[in-house]
Amino acid sequence: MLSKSTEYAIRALVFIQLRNWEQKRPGVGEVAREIEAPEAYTAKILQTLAKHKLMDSAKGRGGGFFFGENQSSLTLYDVIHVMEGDACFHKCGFGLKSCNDHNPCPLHDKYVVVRDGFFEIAKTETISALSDSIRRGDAVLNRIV
Amino acid sequence: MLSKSTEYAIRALVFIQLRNWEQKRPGVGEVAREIEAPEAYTAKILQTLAKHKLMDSAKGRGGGFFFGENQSSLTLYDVIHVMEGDACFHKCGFGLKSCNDHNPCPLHDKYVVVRDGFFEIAKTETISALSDSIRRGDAVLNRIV
DNA sequence: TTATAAAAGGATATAAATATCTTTTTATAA
DNA sequence: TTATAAAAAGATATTTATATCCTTTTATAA
Repeated sequence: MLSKSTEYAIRALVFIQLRNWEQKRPGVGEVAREIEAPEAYTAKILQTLAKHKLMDSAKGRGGGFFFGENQSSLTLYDVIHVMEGDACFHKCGFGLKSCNDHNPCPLHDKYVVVRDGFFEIAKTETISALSDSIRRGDAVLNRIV
Repeated sequence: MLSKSTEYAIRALVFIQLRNWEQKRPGVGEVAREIEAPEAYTAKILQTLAKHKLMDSAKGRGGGFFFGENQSSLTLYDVIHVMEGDACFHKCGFGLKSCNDHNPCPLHDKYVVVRDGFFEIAKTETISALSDSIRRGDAVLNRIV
């Protein structure tokens, strides 16, 4: 499973994208409220994402978070990689040692299929594609209470 | 990803099974050494597994850990469930809310395939099947240094 | 220019996961 | 029946992830 921080990051980026499409640059408070995460913690996560150039930020009045031109095809892989590294894409899923194609753990062959499937999703899906399916109403970002 | 504790648990159980087949009941020290985990921590994990009846233990001289008659078809799912619950089998993989077949997050359909694949492995694979493939030499438990 | 709004940065706090240590209970062999 | 070997139990420590708070920097509008 992805860490809570990574999940916040993904949800935050999707929300920022949605707002950007409405010509808005949301601030920390607005993002935190929308993704249902603590504000100060959200600030830290957004700071990390901006520092790694996954999206951009503007300080001062009228500032906020937004995507620049070259940040439009950000993949889930990029986000996961920045937030928690990529162990989930190469680690043995059951903690069994010596696990690779040449020297497989007893579950290797089956698990690799699952792990590669996850990798494929992460590499293929982009923040903007997710955002678009939400914008179109095909899916939702938040809990429907 | 599974927690470190869960990984230790799986490796420990496989090792115990292998030793049991040699008519031995390994103790904490032997298990810890084999799975390359801290001894005191290994003790706690084995205690948890025994308390939940995933395997059996004998105190006193000549004691150790072993599988009883009704514990032979222990699945990975059972181990994961006891060690960390089963969130990994039902949670949305990307932290997007409102995620189920009726009210899917944008990734739901793709991710469900991956998650169900993992569930299938966990429900199907047993400690004794893993152990057997190691016994036969088809796979290894430990790092080949 | 100054007041204000906003993110960045740094320091600290809390909770959860991982790890260790000591004492107690239990079983067996001598 | 006693000494010993072993797991169980309980208390504590350390580390990592999650979360909060305060100060600094930066940009803009008045």
